Amino acid sequence: MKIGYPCINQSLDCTSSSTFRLASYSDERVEQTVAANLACLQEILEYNVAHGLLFFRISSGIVPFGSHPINTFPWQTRFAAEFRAIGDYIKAHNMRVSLHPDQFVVLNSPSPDIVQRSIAELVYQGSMLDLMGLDTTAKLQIHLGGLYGDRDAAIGRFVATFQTLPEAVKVRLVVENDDRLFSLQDCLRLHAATGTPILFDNFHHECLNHGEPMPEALRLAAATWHPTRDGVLMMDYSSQSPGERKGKHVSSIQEDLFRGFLRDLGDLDVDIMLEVKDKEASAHRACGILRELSLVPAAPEGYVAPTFQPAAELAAPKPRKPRAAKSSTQG
DNA sequence: CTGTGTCAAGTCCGT
DNA sequence: ACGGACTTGACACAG
Repeated sequence: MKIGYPCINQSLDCTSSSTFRLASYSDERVEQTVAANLACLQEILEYNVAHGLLFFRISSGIVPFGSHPINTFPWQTRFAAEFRAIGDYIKAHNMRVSLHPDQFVVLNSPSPDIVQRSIAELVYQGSMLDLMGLDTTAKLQIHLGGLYGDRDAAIGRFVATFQTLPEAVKVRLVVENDDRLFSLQDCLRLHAATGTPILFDNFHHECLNHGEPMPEALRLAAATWHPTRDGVLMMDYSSQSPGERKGKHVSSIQEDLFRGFLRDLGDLDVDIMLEVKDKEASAHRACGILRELSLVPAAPEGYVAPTFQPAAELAAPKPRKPRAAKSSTQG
């Protein structure tokens, strides 16, 4: 079992998703930004290894305008060595990674243009995993898409589009149950038609279900993952933010609920992505609970779990290191 | 330096 | 009709 968090590390003073405005596009800018993003990604992965966090969602924004026609910079060849080195590091430390293309990726849109842009984005994100040399247990996680007033037609369009996808995308694509439109049952229908594994989101399942108890839902989703080709079930874990809109993610993991979830899990092996605001802070706490229960190896000798400020103080903006000057007369 | 309006892209829902 | 939410804020200009 591996624990992870998405995209951003709040303890480090770098971001792997720096970008710039379309209006200020230049090849030079792409080159500089990708170099900085990959350096930061490597730094985050090293932090994760040092803290026993072996699951990570890589930011979709590593390459600015990665699927936009304006971007003709050959980043795939320019950064081939860097991508390969990151992939080697991931494999050497037995880590698992995923990407979550954003809401603009809608494979079942009635608009052919939107579908084509969506495919281009999947090709871009999948190609990063290919350049890293990772196998097909590294996944691209999307939602089923829009409903457009007709569930059967919406699922049917997804299936039809899926058949046209490049093989490299097909083998990495997984579909997540969402909290309003497409339930676990809908995803199971899609799986039956396409073979696409279901990335299970426990919180979305709580928001939208057909009465399946959590342990049963977990097993239904897990059965859609081919053990060697896909790896163990990937899932998103979160819970309701108390007193807020239904579906709002909690800001920090609630340990009693997480322990209860682990009981639902029983002996099922899964990799858990924590979808909470405070990122690695919660991941450390979740990992501590798993160590307690001997579900992950004990921490190395001398390891001291990071401590974090109380939640109230987390709201304050984090002081950031000033940017390095581009040039300086002081050398 | 800090504050803040805006940014490639889609869809649904609450107001 | 429009703003907010969604896996993740960050950029860039005004003051």
